Amino acid sequence: MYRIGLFSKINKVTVKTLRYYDETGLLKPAFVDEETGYRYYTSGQLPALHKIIALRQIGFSIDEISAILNGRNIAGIFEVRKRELQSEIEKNRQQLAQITHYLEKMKEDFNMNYEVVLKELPEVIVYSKRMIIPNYDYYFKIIPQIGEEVAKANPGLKCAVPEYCFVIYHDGEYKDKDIDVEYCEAVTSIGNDTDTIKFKKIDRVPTAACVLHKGPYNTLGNAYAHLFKWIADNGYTPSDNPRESYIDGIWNKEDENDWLTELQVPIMKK
Amino acid sequence: MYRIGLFSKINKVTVKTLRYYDETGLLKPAFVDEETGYRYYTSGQLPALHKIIALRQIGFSIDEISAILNGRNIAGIFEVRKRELQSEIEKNRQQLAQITHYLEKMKEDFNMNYEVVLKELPEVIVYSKRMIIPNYDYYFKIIPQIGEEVAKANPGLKCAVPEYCFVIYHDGEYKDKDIDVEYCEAVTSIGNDTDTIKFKKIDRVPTAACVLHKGPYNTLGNAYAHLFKWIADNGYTPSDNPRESYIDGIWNKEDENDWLTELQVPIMKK
DNA sequence: TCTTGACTCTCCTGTTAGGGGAGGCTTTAT
DNA sequence: ATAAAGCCTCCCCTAACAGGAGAGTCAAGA
Repeated sequence: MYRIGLFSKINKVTVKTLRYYDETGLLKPAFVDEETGYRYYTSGQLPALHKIIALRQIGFSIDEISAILNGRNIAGIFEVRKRELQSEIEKNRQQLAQITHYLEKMKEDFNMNYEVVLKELPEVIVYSKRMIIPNYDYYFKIIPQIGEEVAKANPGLKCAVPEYCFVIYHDGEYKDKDIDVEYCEAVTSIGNDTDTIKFKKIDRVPTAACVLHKGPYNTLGNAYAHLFKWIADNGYTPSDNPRESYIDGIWNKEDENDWLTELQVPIMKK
Repeated sequence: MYRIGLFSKINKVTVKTLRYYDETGLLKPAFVDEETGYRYYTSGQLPALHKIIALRQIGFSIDEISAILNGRNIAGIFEVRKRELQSEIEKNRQQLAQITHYLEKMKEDFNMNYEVVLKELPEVIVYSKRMIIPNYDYYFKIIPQIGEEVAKANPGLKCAVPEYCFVIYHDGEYKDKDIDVEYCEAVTSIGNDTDTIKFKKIDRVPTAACVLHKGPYNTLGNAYAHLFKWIADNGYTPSDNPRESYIDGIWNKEDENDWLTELQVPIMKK
């Protein structure tokens, strides 16, 4: 019969841990003195404790260990933990790739302006107009016209909240003239098409790499460069055309430097 | 000015999270209505939130993110996190190796008797007698004699608590006759040597792989086999001679099946 | 103008596997 | 006998939120 302190030393666990295992029922002492409350353990309990420690070292939770000790579906629990571990490793590997990427970037220029975030893009209903435009200036001139045209055909049409207004670049590469773009605005339901403006559903994108760009549009190239480098550095590859989502711009901010744009590139693992 | 629900949707975080960031000071709303307590955010806060989310995805804690946002020693924090990640990955890899090992074992025989545990063996003072013995039976006959001899030369000598009594096998390989063993018993202080019995300090072992064996000694071979396979499977290699520590035996248990022995093999990473 | 439903607020509890410490009893050693 | 060490229970703490209760607020439709 060992008292708790001695028993704890034999297997290098703390007294607190043994008391916790008593409390949770994982390992109850062989005998408890009713009067003093002292816990007494026997050497016969060493294998049980040993087993518990071994399972904890593999990273099982107390509940899982209970189940294992009770002999319930051991192989299943092990398989689950195995998959858990594999996905943890994968996650850590990705985080490591990101850190490495940033550390590298920081050597070049210390202001790390672009932080990349992964998110899901939900399914949306939009009205859209695809067109080839000669240059960027033109593009901003015709947006109001599109709004008017669609409003005429659809009185009472409502934009989605939060507002989501973006263009999709259909050219695979960067161009600064004759750009094949599709202007989209998210709405709450499908409405009446016009000659050039079509309503449609856009599928959800499971994973997109996104950066926020603050400032005028002529420096967007930088943000794109950074984003695509990140995608490559982190073992992804673009799976669809990029979107450019306009959050703040000429319509609500005077100063170019306050304009806010989000670049969203659907990606998948390489 | 967005209310919290809308602002949360834009960047795919929960309302709870935003409130928590407010509480911790990581991201305070641009404006709070004194009367109603409603939080209002602006689009100018999107970059800040975006940055926070990006850093969270890399696995930084809230405190670390605060420090990073305040521009304190960014590269240092990144380096620390990088090393953290690398050691996490290493840990996961080891756990995975153990799981895989057990899953494999379980296919062979479903009763997984031997759970391997890693622990440190602290420095101990022992009296020891090294000898070549013809067989195991002989060995157990002379242990009482050793005890007597050392007691005669050292009246008042005290054994360590918890008791730690073991042999070291000096043959690299398994033998069942003419075995080179060293019998050791841990004591509290160095005493007087006799002709054949020497006191000495045994260095601490940083990592040892251990299994508990329950039952008679003739099945110890099994336990050894299992332990050495585990060591190999998990990318370790023995760094010293194995110890066999006797916990329960003929001196306190009638039934052979209750005997308890721990095998301890010092190991290092390959 | 009223109502209804969607939003938001604060406050409380719960999550893991124990750690730290206070205040009080018990055992062991001198 | 006394002191030191060991043990007990009880309470609070962790990180980053999630869930829910109960109450107040906002915007739109009747």
